Amino acid sequence: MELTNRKKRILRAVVEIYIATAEPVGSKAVAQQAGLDISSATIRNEMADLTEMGYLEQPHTSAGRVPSTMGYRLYVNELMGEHRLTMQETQRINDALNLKMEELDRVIDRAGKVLSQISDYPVFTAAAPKKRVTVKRYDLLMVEENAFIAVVMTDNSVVKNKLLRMPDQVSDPQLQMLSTVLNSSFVGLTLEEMEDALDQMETRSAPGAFRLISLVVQFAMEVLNEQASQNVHTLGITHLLEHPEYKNLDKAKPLMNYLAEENEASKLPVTLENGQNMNILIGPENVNEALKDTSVVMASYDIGDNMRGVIGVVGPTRMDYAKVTARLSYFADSLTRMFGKGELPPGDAGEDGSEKD
Amino acid sequence: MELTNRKKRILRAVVEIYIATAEPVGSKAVAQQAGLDISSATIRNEMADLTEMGYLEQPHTSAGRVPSTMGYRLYVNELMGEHRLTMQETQRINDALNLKMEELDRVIDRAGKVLSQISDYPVFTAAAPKKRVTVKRYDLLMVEENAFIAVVMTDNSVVKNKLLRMPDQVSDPQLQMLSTVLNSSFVGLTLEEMEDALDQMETRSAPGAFRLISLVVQFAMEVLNEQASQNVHTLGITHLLEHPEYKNLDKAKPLMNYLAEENEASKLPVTLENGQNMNILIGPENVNEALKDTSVVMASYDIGDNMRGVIGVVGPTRMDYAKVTARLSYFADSLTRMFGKGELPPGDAGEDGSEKD
DNA sequence: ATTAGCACTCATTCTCCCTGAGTGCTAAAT
DNA sequence: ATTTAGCACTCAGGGAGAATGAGTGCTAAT
Repeated sequence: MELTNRKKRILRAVVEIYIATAEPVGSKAVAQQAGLDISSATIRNEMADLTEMGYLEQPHTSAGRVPSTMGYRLYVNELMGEHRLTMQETQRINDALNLKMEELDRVIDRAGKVLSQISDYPVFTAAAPKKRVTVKRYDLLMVEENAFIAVVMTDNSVVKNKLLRMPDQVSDPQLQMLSTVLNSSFVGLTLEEMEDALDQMETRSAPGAFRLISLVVQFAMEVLNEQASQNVHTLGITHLLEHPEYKNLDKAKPLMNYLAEENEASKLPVTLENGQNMNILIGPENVNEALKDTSVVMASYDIGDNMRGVIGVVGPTRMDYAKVTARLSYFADSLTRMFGKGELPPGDAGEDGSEKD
Repeated sequence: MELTNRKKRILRAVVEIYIATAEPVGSKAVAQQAGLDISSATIRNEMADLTEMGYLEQPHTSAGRVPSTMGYRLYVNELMGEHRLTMQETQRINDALNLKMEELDRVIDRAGKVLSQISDYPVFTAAAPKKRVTVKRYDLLMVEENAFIAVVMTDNSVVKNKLLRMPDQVSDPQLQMLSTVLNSSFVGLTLEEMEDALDQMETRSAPGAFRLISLVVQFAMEVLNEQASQNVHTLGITHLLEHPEYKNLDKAKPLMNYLAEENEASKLPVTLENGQNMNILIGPENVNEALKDTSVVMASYDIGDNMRGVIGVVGPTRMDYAKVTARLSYFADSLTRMFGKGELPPGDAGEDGSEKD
């Protein structure tokens, strides 16, 4: 059987009505809104064909039709219209992003929150881990005789600090020395290399000096570790409850728990095929059991020259794909514009590389 | 009518059975478990009395009894038995807290998560704002010719840094100068005082120098602002869904939204009367509308010498108060032991005052 | 003072029936 | 050869009663 143009238009109408109403769609409803001047009987025939072809499904004999995964897929790939953002929405997004140049993760968090609000679905964000982060430089600042601040800057311009406290006293010259050693021997190394370097140092250093060094290096290693780990956050989980498919708590609970558990959420499909910067996974296309009846729309954005972040929306398969993709891609573009290219973004108050996590 | 000892024992039994079952409690059930050898008829009489006195309520004529707010109050104040933590539980708590000496807010976050898990209720945490935080010292670290790192340390030992970027070039001596100015004129001031000082400086400084100063001071002000703001987090909201009172979504939604919205949550009753370090608010004792049918159990813990944090559990009025208070007070004590007294906690890797928020 | 017994109440559950949206098929109309 | 009107049929969802049973309050006996 051939998928005529008219069939496509009908399929599109079914998907859109279903997205709007969450109820199986009958032939009459399609006849009214599809815009094609055709009687419901004809549409019934066409819909029967579409069902046979696998694009539609029937929950039970006397009910309307519901798009199948295949139907959604076709809709997303070919039929979906461009959705325009209203002025109000772009305004809202821009407000959220421009508010103030803050730390990267805060901006993303806020972006996620706004995205979740305007889309009414939960949102997850993930900064794709950077493979080889290294420390670019160390600074040590004396505070009291037995405490100092270690400032560590990585090659992706993240700066972190920690107040370190010692049992023994430390003098200013000692700190100078320490700083020299760190900046010569523990710079440009990956996490593993640092570990090795530290081990080696242990054997051929005075124990006192080594304690100091190891204190700072350990902190540096924590920082690198943090940078290397996939850090997935989910926001706005409660939006799920607003959608009829989750009015049954037994449906909602597993998914909510899945999203709420951070370690679980980290299994979200936060990777994108090479080159792709937008991806839609529909229902069973998700590998994970908990996401069986759930669609995930995600987009990537650039951070600096060689990092990528992923931001995505999670919702029922009956999700307003057009709306969501429009918003999502606008977000991703905006974020890329903010963080992509050139080490760090411009901004009145300068930039902040700290506390990225 | 007098509240005899027997009446109290019956009330206690009713509360505990109701806590366990979430169903109105009948005389028969009480007779079985109360341990007093008394027939259900007698208990019926006593329960009738308790109802008249206001400690119990009857949802409808032919239903069992449910504790009233007054009943819970009495239970919590007088009748509630000590609940012992199992070895396993203390172990779990200790694991969570001792894992590694990290930043304060992470430890608290983790503590909250575990508390939420072992109590099955949402948890909120709040570091009570410190009134007068001031900057103790500034450090500036040159990075490139048009970028430097500002490190700000407050008098409550919080250290924050930010990478600042400039349109103009800055020289090392210039930075030195800047640092001197900052450390002499912008130290020991509160947020408002700093604003004033900055205004004054503007009139009588060279514009170029002022831009630099204002950049750093603005950052310092952000840090102070962050310290001064009540920062409430909520964790484990989804646990609500596990309790029968929220199986009706219309009940669950407002509360979940209330807890999820951070600005809303900040209105949580996170204050404790002077001297108190544990407080229970039962149902209507909560001022807030959204918490009308909800109880809040909270405890405070010390951070350093002059800060207090609050950690609390939110749940239905039918909440296992004994269990929750036991866990909560153990947590609060542990946290106090970790962070209380003496500026910062001991720990193998030293301590961290950074990123406290 | 306590308890057994009994009539009564009422939320909950189940059953059965009805309604109406929607279908598929057939026959007429274009 | 399509398209459409008409009609019989299906079946989920909803509402009305009836049955159930947990629980009560009261009375009379212990």
